[in-house]
Amino acid sequence: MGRAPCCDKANVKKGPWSPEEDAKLKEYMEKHGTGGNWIALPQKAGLKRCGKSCRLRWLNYLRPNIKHGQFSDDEDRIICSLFASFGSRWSIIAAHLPGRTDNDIKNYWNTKLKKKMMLMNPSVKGNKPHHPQHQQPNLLTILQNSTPASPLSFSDNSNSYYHHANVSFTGSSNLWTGNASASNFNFQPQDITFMGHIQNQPVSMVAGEASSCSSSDGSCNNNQITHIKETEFVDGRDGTLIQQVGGAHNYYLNNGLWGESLLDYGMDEIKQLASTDNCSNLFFDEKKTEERVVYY
DNA sequence: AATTACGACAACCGCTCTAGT
DNA sequence: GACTAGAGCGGTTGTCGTAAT
Repeated sequence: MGRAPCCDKANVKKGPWSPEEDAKLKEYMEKHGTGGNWIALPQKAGLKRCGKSCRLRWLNYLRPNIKHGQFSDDEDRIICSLFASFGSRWSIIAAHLPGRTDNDIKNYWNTKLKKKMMLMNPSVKGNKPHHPQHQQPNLLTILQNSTPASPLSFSDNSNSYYHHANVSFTGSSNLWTGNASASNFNFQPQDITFMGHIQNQPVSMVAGEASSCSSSDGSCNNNQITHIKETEFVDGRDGTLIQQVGGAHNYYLNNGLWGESLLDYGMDEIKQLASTDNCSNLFFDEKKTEERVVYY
């Protein structure tokens, strides 16, 4: 048995909204609001429209402070950055762009921005998130020619590589909107690929091409890297490696929790670490005991 | 001038999520 | 916990204007 339709399809008008309909909806909304019920609204407002249609029309076109027209370069950058992190989560992306709707951004991406990016990087395809498994090396190198804009800001514009020290993840986080806190990360702004929060500041982790890299033992493959510029991301959603840095500190995600491989810590040190405030909910990944992966 | 192709954007559809019962 | 209705979301389609042929 299918679900009952939200309205009587035979008796609702479809297609473009007329100025009269717009005026009716706007007037009603300004006087009464939705009343918490979009389905009942059209009848009350004297509109022969589906409630969902009214909602969409209001949210995407009629409500106050909607920005129409060209997207700025800054907005382009933000969309690209967020798309790289969130994929086609248009509502999340829209939340970062005041006055823009998810529909607007979606259309803009599909008609313009995607093509623009494909021109600059032919590996960019479809609406897959910039998930490690679908790595699109250089995806955001289109940002190279500009200084990073909010929300991706970096104070360190040097060529520093990653320095590990006192990396502490607190609480829980998830892959794309993590609230992990950490310190002593140095990034090159143009290498943005992964956005999270560090010390309450939105930042992005770094991924380069990872095509040539070295490890401490002199071997070289795509999973062994020395410098942050050469970070390799692989799938993190099932607890596998998302970031490997310097061979010693590998970061993992599992069910929204950050994990860190602590190869250069002894078990006692790890236990001690587990007892600190920074590591609530710490647990070992049993599948990765050989790597001593802990999740916070 | 007529037709076709294309781009931009509005709107729809169907699904999932969520809150209420 | 199961069920239901409504809200919200993302993918897709429809419509319209304009440029190209």
